[in-house]
Amino acid sequence: MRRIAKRIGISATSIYIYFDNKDHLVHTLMEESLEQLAASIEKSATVETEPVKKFRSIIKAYIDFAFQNPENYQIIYLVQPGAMAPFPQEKFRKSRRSFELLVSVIEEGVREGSMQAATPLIAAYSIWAQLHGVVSVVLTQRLDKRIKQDEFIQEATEQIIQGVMGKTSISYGD
Amino acid sequence: MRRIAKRIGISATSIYIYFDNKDHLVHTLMEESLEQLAASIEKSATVETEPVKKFRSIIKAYIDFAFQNPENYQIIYLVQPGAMAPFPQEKFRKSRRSFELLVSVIEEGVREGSMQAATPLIAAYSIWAQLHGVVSVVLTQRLDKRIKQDEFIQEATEQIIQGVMGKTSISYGD
Amino acid sequence: MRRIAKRIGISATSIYIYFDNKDHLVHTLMEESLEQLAASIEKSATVETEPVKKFRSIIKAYIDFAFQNPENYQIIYLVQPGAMAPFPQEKFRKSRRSFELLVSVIEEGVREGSMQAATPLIAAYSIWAQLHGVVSVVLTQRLDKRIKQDEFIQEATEQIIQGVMGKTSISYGD
Amino acid sequence: MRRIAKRIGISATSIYIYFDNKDHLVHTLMEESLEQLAASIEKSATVETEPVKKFRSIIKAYIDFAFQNPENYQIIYLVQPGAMAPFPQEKFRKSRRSFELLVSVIEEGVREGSMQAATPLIAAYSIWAQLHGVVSVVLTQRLDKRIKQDEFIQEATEQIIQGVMGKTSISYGD
DNA sequence: TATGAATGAGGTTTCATTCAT
DNA sequence: TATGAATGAAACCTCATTCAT
Repeated sequence: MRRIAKRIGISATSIYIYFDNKDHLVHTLMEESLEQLAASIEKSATVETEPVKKFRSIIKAYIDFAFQNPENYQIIYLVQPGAMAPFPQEKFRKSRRSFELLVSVIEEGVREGSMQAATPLIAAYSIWAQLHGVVSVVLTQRLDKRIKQDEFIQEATEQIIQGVMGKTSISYGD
Repeated sequence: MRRIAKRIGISATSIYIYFDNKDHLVHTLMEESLEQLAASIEKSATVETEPVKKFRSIIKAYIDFAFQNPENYQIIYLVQPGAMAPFPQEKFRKSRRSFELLVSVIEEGVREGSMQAATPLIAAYSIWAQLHGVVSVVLTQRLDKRIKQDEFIQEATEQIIQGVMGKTSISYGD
Repeated sequence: MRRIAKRIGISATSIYIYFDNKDHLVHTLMEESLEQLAASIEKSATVETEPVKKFRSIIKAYIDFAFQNPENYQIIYLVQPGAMAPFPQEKFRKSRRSFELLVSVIEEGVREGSMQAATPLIAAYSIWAQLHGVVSVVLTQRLDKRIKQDEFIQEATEQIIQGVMGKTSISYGD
Repeated sequence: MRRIAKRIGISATSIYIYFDNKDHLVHTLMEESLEQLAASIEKSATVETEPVKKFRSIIKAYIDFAFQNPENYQIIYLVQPGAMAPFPQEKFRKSRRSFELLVSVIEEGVREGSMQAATPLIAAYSIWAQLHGVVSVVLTQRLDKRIKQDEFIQEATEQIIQGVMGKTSISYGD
């Protein structure tokens, strides 16, 4: 709290004018960040119509959000659960909406034969988990110094995409 | 420290007989865990000779280690960096050895045409990042309750493998 | 301060328009309450002329004030001394006036033989202390649940009165 | 906490070695004090056999305890309830034992005709409340400076005793 | 080797009070 | 007159660490 306060140039006490306590503060930040991420994803999905392109677009939106707003991303996913009151489930609802988007895109892709997935819901969660892995490895600076961040993200993303594309050929165009 | 001490049935003070401070303790635990993980991976790689099977074997070893030793896994990868002195780079060396194993398996796979990877080193890091994503999503209990943990891990693993297998057909055998 | 302000529907800041600080506020409230109590007692004493009845009347006034204005009573007597600047002695003057009334009633009672008191001043203080004890035990909710508040007050009051009535018979008239 | 710690010459932190929190500390002090008070009263009651003398003895024990251990007394009765977790009812049990003693003494007194009380239980509570009033007025320094503390206590005590002695003559012997 | 006692630094939070408007 | 924003001091409490034995 004191550190946060100092960072934004106010006294630690002043935080309590706007937030009841630390949990409330963090939850609010989480909520806002989640909303931004969701908005970013949903917007990206409206641009394209073709499932595969839509899919790529969503993935790009996720990755871009993470690296353009690293602090927001960390608040959402890198706050140790258990160190605070659990984030109210219902507030995840909004993020779930954008998640269902990913599920439906995969369903479409499977239907038209461009994608492979035994269970779209699980596939979507898996995609998300993999993306999270890629992002968090970079953000927590666990990446080998020999590797350029951009190249890593580029190739990793393609691998993740390729994971649901089955026998189709890869198109490296972005 | 007190909690750790109580858990292993000694006094908090006694920890300082064996470790200089908390960082030292955690680093040691990290080192040990890392060594176990590496050993587990290396052992798994000796069983198989064919690249793809070796690859699967390594991935299975990683996943198995994570879920059979969740505390060790968390010590390695889920300790907030910045909350403590950085883990000495040189101690990662040992883990790198098992990492190079993964790189060379991918290189072999690419050479024999069973795998696709622009840069095996990056591909290996990407694989690792994705695996980490899958593991951490489960360990931090962020998985949707509708999804069975085992199914998720199974499908996600296949997706990750498929990500480097290109046009080859998937073999769901485990 | 914030709580007080909210209770009366103004901002905490506004209190400082009327009062220098918390001590000033509390002292003012004490003064007002003290005045009310004094007024209540003095008024009660004018109704009767006979010492014993006057005496009873004063005691009843004290008790009634306490239970009809518990917050005022608490402000006067239950504010932890030492937690604030001492209440200026001179402001007790007004309350002393009504106190002297009690003293003189006892003097009268002693003179006419209906009361017993080695030193009327001390007897008066003692009466007051006992009444305070009875009131504060009830207000701080230390009374046994088996005992009805009204009965307790009734009997305790009679006991206190009886304490200065010596060999005279008790008249339970109220 | 800091003040308490400084007073006994240890750091504030050290208190938490022996007590879970402030409530625990205060409750423990209350319990000990209550026990002392109870012991003191019970011991005093064993000396005498005659009800009136026993009665006087108990009252003296209460008063003596209060002024010989003012801090213990204050912990028991002058700690603002509501400022902390309520003192566990069951711990009052011990104090109640010594309270029942007072009740039974009054019952005896009433039986042999030396005392008057409509309801011994209530009379006992009333006695206690009055004693508490006398003690707290002195301890909170609300006594008029013209009055000597000892005389006040002496006369007040007699008044309280007289309150249950009805038509009997007063014996000023102590 | 082992530990109970002790502590300083720092954590979150409350409170009376002030400042700027 | 009135207030929202802000704050320093201090409250209770936790934690990693040290001291004395």
